[in-house]
Amino acid sequence: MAGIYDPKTGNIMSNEQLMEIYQKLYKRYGPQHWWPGEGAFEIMIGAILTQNTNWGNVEKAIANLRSAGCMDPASLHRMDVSALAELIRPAGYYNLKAARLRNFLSWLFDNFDGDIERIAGWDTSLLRQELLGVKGIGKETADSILLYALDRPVFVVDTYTCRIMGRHGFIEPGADYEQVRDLFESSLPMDTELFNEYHALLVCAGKDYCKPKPKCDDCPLCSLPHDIDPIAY
DNA sequence: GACCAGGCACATC
DNA sequence: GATGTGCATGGT
Repeated sequence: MAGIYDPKTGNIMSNEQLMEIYQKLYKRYGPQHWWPGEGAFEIMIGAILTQNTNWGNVEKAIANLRSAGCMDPASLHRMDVSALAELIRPAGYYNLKAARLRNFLSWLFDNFDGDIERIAGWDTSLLRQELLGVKGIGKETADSILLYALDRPVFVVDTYTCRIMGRHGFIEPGADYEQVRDLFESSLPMDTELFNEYHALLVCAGKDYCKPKPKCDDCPLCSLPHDIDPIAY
């Protein structure tokens, strides 16, 4: 699939439109400076903690980990899972996420001896497959780690991406994760910085105007097709 | 009090 | 393959 699906005609729209959307969002919201937080390892941890959770809650959990002096691979790896769960409690689903962090850390130590510098030599698609093999790391989390922690040109698709693109009719109803990712990756230059900013802008725009219960006043993209049933997204 | 937030795995049909 | 459910805190 290359280009943008037009539900009115069933045709694929021009790739340039995807850059136009980016430019409109950038003009409205400006640079987002993602990922919030410091360092590749912290970004990886944040990517797991932020699953289906408000970022503000994740920040509290990260602050707890920092205060406890364990925001590093070795410390987290040897920490008791129940102690870890207690520290990340503010992020929600804390038992689940503690187990997921453990799984990730086991992977990190099994493959790289806990040294994230050693990841650099791995091919991106192989790395993605390996990350997806870790229980608790799905597509969005894997891609967030690849893009924001490891600077790989992978487009991150999330709820906001699907909601915004869906409501404006740029993706087919029911389009799955890989279809949406492929749309962006095949239509845009494989540019890490662009992918970084684009995804962050979609999240920003989603929070701003594209709520689950639609209220599209002052929507920055309203000059674009906008006649899709928003409830479906 | 209801709704929402930068998912994922698993059960069931 | 599609759909439903559990997981949980904290802000609006």
